[in-house]
This record gives sequence, structure tokens and C-alpha cells, in this order.
Amino acid sequence: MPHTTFDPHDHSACIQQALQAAQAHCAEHKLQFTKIRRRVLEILLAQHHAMGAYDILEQLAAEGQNAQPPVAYRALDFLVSNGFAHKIQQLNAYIACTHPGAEHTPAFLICRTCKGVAETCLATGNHPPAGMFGGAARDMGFRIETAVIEASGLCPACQQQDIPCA
Amino acid sequence: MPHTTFDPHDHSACIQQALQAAQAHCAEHKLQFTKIRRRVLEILLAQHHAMGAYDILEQLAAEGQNAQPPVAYRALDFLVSNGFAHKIQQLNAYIACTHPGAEHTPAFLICRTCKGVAETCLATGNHPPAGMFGGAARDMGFRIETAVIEASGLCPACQQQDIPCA
DNA sequence: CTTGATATGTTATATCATAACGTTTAATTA
DNA sequence: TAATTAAACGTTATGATATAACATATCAAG
Ligand SMILES: [Zn+2]
Ligand SMILES: [Zn+2]
Ligand SMILES: [Zn+2]
Ligand SMILES: [Zn+2]
Repeated sequence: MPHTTFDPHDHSACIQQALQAAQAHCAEHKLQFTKIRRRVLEILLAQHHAMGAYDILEQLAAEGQNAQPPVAYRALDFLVSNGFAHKIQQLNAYIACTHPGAEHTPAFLICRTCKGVAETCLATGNHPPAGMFGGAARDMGFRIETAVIEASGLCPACQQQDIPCA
Repeated sequence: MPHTTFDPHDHSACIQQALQAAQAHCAEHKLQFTKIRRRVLEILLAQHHAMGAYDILEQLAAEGQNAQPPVAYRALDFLVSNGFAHKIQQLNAYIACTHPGAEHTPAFLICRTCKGVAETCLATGNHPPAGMFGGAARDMGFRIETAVIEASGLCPACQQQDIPCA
């Protein structure tokens, strides 16, 4: 069973696996996994929460790389376009994909307290939500191409901190 | 059967109904349905697509009201907080609610061609998505409080314009 | 009418994102 | 390999979205 953000685990293994998956995918599809693209993915992978483009620029600056905004946005565009990262629309922020390589319709669980973000895989394959809402769409003849699905709430750990019986 | 954005209908009736529902809800809950709040809701109701805060400011300016950004954002906050409007996260834009008054978990269908937005009601009552993905959340002990569900694609009309057999 | 709470007007600024263009690096092919 | 083309990068400037802060006005109670 694959572990999640809210499930303590050896994350360095995740990072290595994700980087290798990205590298392999790029090799196979003749995409350039350049230094800056790789570095931005590493920065995203190091966190279990979403990061804004300017957070990434700060991190790069701390490493001596004085990059301007387009540098971050271009790397993020590449990573998102190729499925190595996702944008969390609610947060205007980006997070590394935890199902690298596989085509999927991601859905996110965002903890409002610790800011942790977990990606869950809804539909496998390329088909957007077949459930409930896919039905409503079909009923009115709407053809769904992409879906943004993001839930906010409390992760297991943060539910303990919260007012116990409310 | 309630009509939708992608279903031609007498929209002036929708507008009147929505305004009256908002007014009634405000009266009952001792909320101030002020002139500017009402006007912003009217502006949103006049369109079947989402509008940015600055679009609303433009409209107000055209009416002689030279309002600054906080005016629009404050009115929008009020309307969204009280369920009279929703924010479409993908578009950084706002749209009037089509289920005024009722507690609901809205989901949106956004046409990438005509920019029309239809609101569909997923779960009635206050319970976020029990289906799909509610299961995945429960499995990992995550407590969902709110959900953002937005699909993009082609509305029935725009599917005709599109490459017919692709 | 006084008082406290809520809403508004206004200025300034924060935050998120992209256009445009010249330079560099990589891939293609002659 | 050298020439040619395409892709990526560095940099400046600007656009688009959103909020902080504070003074004034309006409303709701007492
Ligand atoms: Zn993913
Ligand atoms: Zn948490
Ligand atoms: Zn609604
Ligand atoms: Zn359309």
C-alpha cells in the first residue's frame, strides 16, 4: 500500500523514486530534464505541502541561484505539463505528483492546520470522474476534459489538536 | 426540472428569483443586503460566465461608480460567505449561485470555448462528497470540510463547432 | 441621543503570473 | 564536423489578482 503525506514514512525513498521516474519518462519521450527542472522538482519533493513559485525562487536564491520569476514558472509549467507536479488552485501553489508517470485524475486533501497536502488517485486511466458528477455532466451533454478536485479539512494528526468534542 | 447555463431559458426570471432569495435570507439572518452588495450580485447574475473582481469594477465604473478594488472584494466576500455566489478557482473569477439559500456542495462545469459556467448540485445538505473520493479520505482518516470541484470541457453547443469527429 | 458595531471610501502595497527579447545550449542534418 | 534550426534560459518590465490599514459614514441597540 502506498503511503501518503499523512502517514509517516521514509520520504527520501519517495524522492529518489520520483526523480528516477521523471528521468525515465523524459528519456523515453525525448524531453529535456534539465538542471533547473530537476532542481525545482527536488525542491517540491522535499516538502509535503504545496509551494508557491516565489517560495521556490527563495529556495533557489538561498542556494546562490539568483533566478527571476519566469525561471520558476517555466520549470513549473514543464513539470505540470508532463505530470510530475500539480497546481493546487485553492493555494496558488504547486506540489510534486505522487503517482509519477501514470496517467491519472488527481484529487487533493489539504489540511487547513498543518498545510499538508495528500494526492489521492480518483480514476485510473485518462477518464475524468466517472462518478456522481460525471453523470450530471452527461445528463446535460457536457463533455468533461479535465477536472480540479480539492478538499480542505483536517488531517488525522490535526484532528487531535482540534477542539476534541465539537 | 431546473434549467442550466447550457439550456436556453428566460434568465430574467432566474435573476428575480435569486435576488428575492438573497433578500429574504438576509432579512431572516439579520444581514445587511446593502446597495453595493445587491448591485454586485445583480452584475454577476446578468452573466452566465464567471467574472473577475476587476470586471465588476469596470461595470461599476461604467455606471458612474468609481469604486476601488476593496469595494469589489468586500462585496464578493459577503456574497460568497453567505452562499449567494461562488469563486471559480481555476479562473480567479466569481459567479452567482444558482441554488440560492440551500446548503449545498457545488460543482462546476466550465466550457473552454464559450466560457459558460454551469453549477451542478452534488450533495444536498452540508455533507461534502460522500462518493468518489469521500471514501479515500475516510480511509486515511482525513475529515473533509469543504470541497472545490470544477470540470472543464465543452458544453453541448460548443461540441458542434469543434472538430466534428475527433 | 449616545454608543458600539458594521460597512464604506481611499491610498498604498502585497502576491501571483506572463510578455518580450536577446543569448545560450541542445538536436538535427548536410 | 559545420551549419542550421529548435528549445531552453537570463533578464527586464509589466500585467493581473488580492489585501493591509486607516479614516469616515451608516446602522442597531440601549
Ligand atoms: Zn499526480
Ligand atoms: Zn494537518
Ligand atoms: Zn451554489
Ligand atoms: Zn460552450
